[in-house]
Amino acid sequence: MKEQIKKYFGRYVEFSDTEIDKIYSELKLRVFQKKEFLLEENTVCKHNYFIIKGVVRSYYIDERGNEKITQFAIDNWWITNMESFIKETPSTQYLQALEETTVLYLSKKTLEKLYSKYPKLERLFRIITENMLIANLRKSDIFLQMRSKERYANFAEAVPDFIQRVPQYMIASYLEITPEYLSELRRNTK
Amino acid sequence: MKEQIKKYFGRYVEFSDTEIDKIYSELKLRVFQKKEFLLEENTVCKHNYFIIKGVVRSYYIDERGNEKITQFAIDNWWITNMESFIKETPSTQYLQALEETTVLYLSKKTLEKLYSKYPKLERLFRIITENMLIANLRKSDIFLQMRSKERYANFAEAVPDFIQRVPQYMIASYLEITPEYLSELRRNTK
DNA sequence: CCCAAAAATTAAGGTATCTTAAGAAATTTG
DNA sequence: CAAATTTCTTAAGATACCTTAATTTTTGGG
Repeated sequence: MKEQIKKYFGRYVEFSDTEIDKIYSELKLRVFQKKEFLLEENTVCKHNYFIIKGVVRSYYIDERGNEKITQFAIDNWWITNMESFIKETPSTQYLQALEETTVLYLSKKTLEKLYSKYPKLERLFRIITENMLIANLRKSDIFLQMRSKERYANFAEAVPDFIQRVPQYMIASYLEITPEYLSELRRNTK
Repeated sequence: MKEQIKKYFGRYVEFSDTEIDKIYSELKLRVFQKKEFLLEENTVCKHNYFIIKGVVRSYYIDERGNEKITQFAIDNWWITNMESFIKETPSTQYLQALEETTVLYLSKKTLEKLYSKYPKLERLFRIITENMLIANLRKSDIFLQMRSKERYANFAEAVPDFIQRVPQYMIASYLEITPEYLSELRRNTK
């Protein structure tokens, strides 16, 4: 597990073994069962989670009672509710494991302590945040430019694993398509 | 102008006067005339711009030749094309001044040099990037949750200045509404 | 202050996508 | 392995929003 973290960190910033050891020792481990919540609505998101293995979804309940999925995350992704975690405000979203999911996690306090101790870690997170922002801007682009059919085709091609691991109605939710209409689109494509 | 920067930086991280002076001395100044481009499509975005005074829009041309505005920025905002600036890839978007606009700007190289010299600056940008990400996530939420009419109402309330300073068809573009339909919505509201 | 260009409006017809409701298929669980 | 639950599909009717095209209004440069 330490190896996985080391490899991941090393993709962006070089750390010495000692630094990795020190940082690693501050990470806590937890396993969430399928359907278990990492975060519930109306509570402050206390942690930033690094997924060692598993699938997590982020979603909220809209005014008509429907679940709207805003994000999926798998192995080697960080997941949290950014706004809640950063601003320490109650989250409007849930984080839920869709499979048995192993995570390493950090509290805000720990993270800030580590930032001050290891400027390299702050650099790592500056870079990770930039990448998240870029990914998010791209996602917006896709939603603004593409029709439902193309969004699905694009998603199916970009992350084929998800099509296997996640129920179709959840993918529909993420892609902002009703499950009925997605079903129709798939029928017309075949 | 240095005062404006100092005040802005100080909102997030405390810098000494000497630090501000040093950093400030690395910033370059430029005035863009109305309609002038800070960045054109297919070129690498070399700079990150801090707007001292003015309005800038970010947009791209879609496959049917229409301008699609993705962002507005005014006084005390940073603007760049994130993906192009960070990854040094050709931009798909334009940055254009909508009024005479005064900016202070930095190249990627200068910024990285300063990051290494002043970890506090890296912290500042880590925080700014987090805020940008949060703002972006919120924007996505708005677009996914709201109908055209509500998006306009929301925008008009959130940034009333823009309604005055920016032509309606540009606001329509930003809000992903055709100018014709926005016009209809406004008529039915009054 | 006039005229050209830019911006905003109006209206008619069209379409992508949603809603509702029901049934079929697949998966999970006792 | 049967029952219960979850997921997926089908189809008809509804609607938010778009497209096109023409007209009106506003703006800004000479």
